[in-house]
Amino acid sequence: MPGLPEVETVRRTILPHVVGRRIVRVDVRETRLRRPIAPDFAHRLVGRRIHGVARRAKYLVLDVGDGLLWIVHLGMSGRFCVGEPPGDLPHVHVVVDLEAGGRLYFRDPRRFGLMLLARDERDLGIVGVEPLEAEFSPHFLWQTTRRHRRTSIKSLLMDQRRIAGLGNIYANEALFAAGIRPTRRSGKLTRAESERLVGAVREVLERAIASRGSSLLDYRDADGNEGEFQRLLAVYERDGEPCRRCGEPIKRGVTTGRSTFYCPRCQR
DNA sequence: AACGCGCCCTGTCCGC
DNA sequence: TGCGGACAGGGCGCGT
Repeated sequence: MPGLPEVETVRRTILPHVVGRRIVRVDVRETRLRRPIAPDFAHRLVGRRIHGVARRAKYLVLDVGDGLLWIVHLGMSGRFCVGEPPGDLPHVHVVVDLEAGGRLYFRDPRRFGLMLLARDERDLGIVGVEPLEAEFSPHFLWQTTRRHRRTSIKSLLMDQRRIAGLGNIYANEALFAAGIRPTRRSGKLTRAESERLVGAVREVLERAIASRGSSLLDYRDADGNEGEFQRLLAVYERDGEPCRRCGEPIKRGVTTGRSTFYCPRCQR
């Protein structure tokens, strides 16, 4: 469910509730996530203080001191919430009590999420560049398209080994904003288009973060609030509806197994 | 090597 | 109303 803007929104929402607080109890109710939660997870976390909350790609990285990192990934259906989970709420896999009555819980019906402790975020094996950092430059993108000429530009944008954090919604939206058809072979991108696309990715992500993410089915931030960006989506899940720019009906297709939306007139 | 596909899992929606 | 199938925002392992 959550893409980079949603994860960034969750990071900002939990921050004031957790920073500086000590973890007093960890209740692991279900270990079977994408990878099993380690048997010593709770034991290692209890008693530690949360010093900060960072984000790397779509991963939340909580600094719990002594170089130890508490890593949380929300997968497709994960939520990381502040407060008491309703007693009858299913799929609440982890509950963390903080000192002075604060509480966090992790809920993930599909169990594609991840919860682990690591010494180094490099243990996650994320090698792609952050799309909101300077390293994601027009030159970088153009060079990447020259190394992977045959794949579609949308697959390349979503390949976490190259660019880490861009998911299906925002790849579609950025390609619309840049006027590039998602199925275009990467090798056919011009330098000018690479530059436009980098700008479009940045702008789309920043606008989505400013709107606190997109709530399509059931995304909520850690305080339970919906995002607003779904109302501003130009193409995602708008197949058959008129393009906001030219009025042409938005088309839907499938690229490398994922739904792809584009305007046949604005995107070439 | 690099790419695309299928799978992990539950919930929802749609057509019959 | 019930049921089967398609699909969902992510990521990984495998086969080609």
